[in-house]
Amino acid sequence: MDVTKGEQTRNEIVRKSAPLFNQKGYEGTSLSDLMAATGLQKGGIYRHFSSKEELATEAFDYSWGKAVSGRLDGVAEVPDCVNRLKKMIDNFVELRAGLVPGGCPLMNTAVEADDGNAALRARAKKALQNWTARLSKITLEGIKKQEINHGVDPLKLSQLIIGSLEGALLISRLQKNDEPLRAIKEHLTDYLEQNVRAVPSTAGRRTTYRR
Amino acid sequence: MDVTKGEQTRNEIVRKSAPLFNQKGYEGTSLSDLMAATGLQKGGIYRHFSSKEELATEAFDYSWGKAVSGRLDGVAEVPDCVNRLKKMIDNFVELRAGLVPGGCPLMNTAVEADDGNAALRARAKKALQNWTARLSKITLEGIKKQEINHGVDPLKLSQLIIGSLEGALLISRLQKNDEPLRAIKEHLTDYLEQNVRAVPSTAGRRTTYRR
DNA sequence: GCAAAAAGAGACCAATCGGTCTCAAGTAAG
DNA sequence: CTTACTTGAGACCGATTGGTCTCTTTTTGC
Repeated sequence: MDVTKGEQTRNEIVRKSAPLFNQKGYEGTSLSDLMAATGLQKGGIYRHFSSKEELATEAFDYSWGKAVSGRLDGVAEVPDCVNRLKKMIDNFVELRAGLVPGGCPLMNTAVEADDGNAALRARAKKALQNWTARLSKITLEGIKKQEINHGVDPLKLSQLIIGSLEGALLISRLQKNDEPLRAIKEHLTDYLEQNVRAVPSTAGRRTTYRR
Repeated sequence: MDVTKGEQTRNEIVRKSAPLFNQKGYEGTSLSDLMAATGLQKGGIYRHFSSKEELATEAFDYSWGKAVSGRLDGVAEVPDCVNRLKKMIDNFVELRAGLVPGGCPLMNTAVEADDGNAALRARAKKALQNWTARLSKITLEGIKKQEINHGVDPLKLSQLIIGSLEGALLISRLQKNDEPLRAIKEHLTDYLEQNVRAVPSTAGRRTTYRR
């Protein structure tokens, strides 16, 4: 056999506990919750993880991986860099549900762990860096290919997009209403077209909105 | 005596426990934490509150009240409506620290309670509605006074501002770096000036960015 | 199919959880 | 000053917390 029974079980534990942690948080998820979700007893869980914290960090990585892959879906196929950014925004807004129950793992973990669990906080920070780097890379490529205005700061633009999306998601979730998410998509799309996309003509570059 | 000893103690309990709940969350704050923070024993606390939940909701209201009053600081004095919105944005970005330890109570409570405690969730929802209504009112006044483009949707604009600020705060807190907050302030300011403020000339209205 | 190793059940643990209740001390009104 | 009422201390409660350990069962390599 290729993958041993133990590894298999371990993966299943992560898979089944990830939604719990994402919905109820690290503190809010108890061992009994995990036992119920996995169908295992304590011994079965602790055989594979040395602590609840270890399981929680792996569960976060799992959830985040799912979120990222969902948001990247079909992105690589888009040739134009501005459109690629727009595709990622679109994915975030449209795939929001269905991915991991409980909303964005990054937001959930960042908020809970910000004044608490250091290991989880570090994980969230790394996830954000990863997410930022991905967007920055696209922007940088766009600048090189002259599809994106070279006055654009890739890091700033990435943070603007991520922050706006996360904030809109917060509001949408609290109000159980998608409108804020759709509105931010429109807002960001307009911004990308008007202030990020390189003007094809010979005209000068802009670093701010035009009048 | 005007205010009885009991009321006084009750207020002190709320005041001293509010930062705890905001930093560590509802689940993350234990009775022992509250006892340590207030200097009271269980009996002293439960004399004034029927449950931890009741205390937590009042603590949230207290924290939120402080946050709102900080963000409204000096706003009423600004005559121009666009500038008034800008002042609120500025307050959010600048007063961010110093107000309530642990970041924005609305975000913290919304994230933790979203899949959990219904009473807290309702409180957060109400807080958001209140916050949105305040911004919308300013925008509406601006439209009436012809300082703001009448194509602007007050609710959408409010949600755009709140979402963008909260998202930027999330990132800033996770990275321990104010730059995303400053960047969103600039972004929103530009947007307000370019697409929200009414053009003084006789030119037509815009509902999107200009080219 | 057998022996060795891996995996999981579940009893058990001390500590802590939120919450109750009694009673002593403190406050307030006459 | 005294009496009635309010306030708070803290012992106590059962339930649950995260975690350990032993022993049986299952999987694994030969």
